[in-house]
Amino acid sequence: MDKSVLRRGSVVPCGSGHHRPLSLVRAGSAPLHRQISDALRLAMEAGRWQPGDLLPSEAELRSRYGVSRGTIRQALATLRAEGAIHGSRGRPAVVRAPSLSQPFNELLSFSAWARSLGRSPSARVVGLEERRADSTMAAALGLDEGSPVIHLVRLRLADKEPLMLERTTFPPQVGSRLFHMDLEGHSIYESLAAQGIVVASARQRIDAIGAPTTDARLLGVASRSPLLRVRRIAFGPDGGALESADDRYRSDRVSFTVDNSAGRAPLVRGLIQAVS
Amino acid sequence: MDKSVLRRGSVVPCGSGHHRPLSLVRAGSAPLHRQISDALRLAMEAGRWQPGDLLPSEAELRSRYGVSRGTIRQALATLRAEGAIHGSRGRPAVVRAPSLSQPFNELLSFSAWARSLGRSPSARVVGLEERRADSTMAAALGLDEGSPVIHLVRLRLADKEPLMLERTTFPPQVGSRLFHMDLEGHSIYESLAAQGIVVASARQRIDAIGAPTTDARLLGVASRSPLLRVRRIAFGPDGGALESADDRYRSDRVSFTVDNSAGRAPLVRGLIQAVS
DNA sequence: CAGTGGTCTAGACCACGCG
DNA sequence: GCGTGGTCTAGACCACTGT
Repeated sequence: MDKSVLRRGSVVPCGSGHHRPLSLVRAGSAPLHRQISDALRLAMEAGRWQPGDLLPSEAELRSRYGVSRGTIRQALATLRAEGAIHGSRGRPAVVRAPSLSQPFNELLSFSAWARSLGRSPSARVVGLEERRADSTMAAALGLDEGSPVIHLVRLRLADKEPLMLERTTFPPQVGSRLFHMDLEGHSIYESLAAQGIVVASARQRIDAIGAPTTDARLLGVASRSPLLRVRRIAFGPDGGALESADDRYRSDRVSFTVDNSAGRAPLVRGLIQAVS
Repeated sequence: MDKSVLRRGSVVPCGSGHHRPLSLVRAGSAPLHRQISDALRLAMEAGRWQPGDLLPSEAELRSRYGVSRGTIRQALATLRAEGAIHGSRGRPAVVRAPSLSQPFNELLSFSAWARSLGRSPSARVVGLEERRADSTMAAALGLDEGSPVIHLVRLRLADKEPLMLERTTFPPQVGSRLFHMDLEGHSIYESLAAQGIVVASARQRIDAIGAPTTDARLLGVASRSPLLRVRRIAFGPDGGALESADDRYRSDRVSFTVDNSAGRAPLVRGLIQAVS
């Protein structure tokens, strides 16, 4: 067989070459290494391999899928980057406990997150107004001080239970679109995405604060209760800031989880400058 | 010299081959792809390439470093996984805005973290005792209920300022070593690493709580002040749990930061079950 | 020791972006 | 059409883990 028959459409020596084992296809679909990593991930999620089990050796996978070692290694590298497996030299890779991860979109969008948990997201608009950016906000969004910005405050609920109070500031080219949107029923992120505005990355800072009276009343907790605060700046594909957000969660109902597996940590601990 | 001489000691066709350009060495040191990714990362951090710049093409990097394309691609894959660059097909990779990240060790170890900020870490042991694992702890550490575990409580300080209260539970094979260690001066993680016990991964859950009276007194804050709580289970290379920790930070002094850049989010938002 | 994964090479075809 | 990165192959040496 020339695999080239299947894979490249080049010289076809004859018919009846054997086809690729298992269900790997080559018809303009996904790359082989991706098909393999998907298949392995599926098998792990289905429980065919339990945490702690050893994966088949690269040599066996190579022959099982009829591909070269490089392709197998690329598939395994994907799983390793996801934290699904975990290898060491001289020994087959180990299946790790299922790793948490959400699509990026579910982290940003309260609506998408709530729906993924089988709950009905909603929002109550507390305020929507145009403001002038102070120096902090201007720096965060990369605007000039005094530039007009749109400030939106919403209470976010899941199954009518208030979970989070959200204060978001948008630069004009994003925020101006809010006035034509359904802010209580639909996801802002989804509506913006439909208009070609997508978030490519975000930086989030997490700390805890005591609930101010206003926040406490809206969230239905006692004043000065601990709240989990997430301050976020979201960026578009070109690196421009799309929003600056201050989300405050009822800490008795919501928590955040981080998996650290690789050599570098996605979660970074930082010291806050003492006030002088 | 011929590369083969340096790298494999195999057949040497002739003398006067070219030597490897730049400062790549091969003497049992780091792998080539790692040397290259480190060099590129350093150049970006030093500002030699600004965010938005295009990296040299793979072909140029290949000839510049005198290695094969696979090695270059492996180096670039590392940077891509770190979020430092960002590529697309048909065009050289783009340098992205600098991303936060700490070595994994600095996230785990209070001592390493404080030193990286130029501060002097210290600890005050509040309690050290053997206990029996209750059902929750047994499940977390993968032990049987009632198994003996070692429970350590320490107040962690930087430059003598209390920042965090740490309650850690160890399984016996790890915890038994604590009784022979300097728990107030040296890093536990570093001491354990010297004995071959290394943390390969960890899962951390973050929320906010009001400071109980005891915690508040130790940390020097008002009772019921908001604290940032990080609960962590750390795993060894074989997937076995090495510790279960409950760290409570003064939220006026410490915060956590997460960068989300790729398609999947390292930070996951979770709902806490309502008490029935 | 044999077998494993980690690293590296040389060469190839393809899809995409740009001039 | 040309150069780019994305994918894939075949083969090699090395370091480590088990027996």
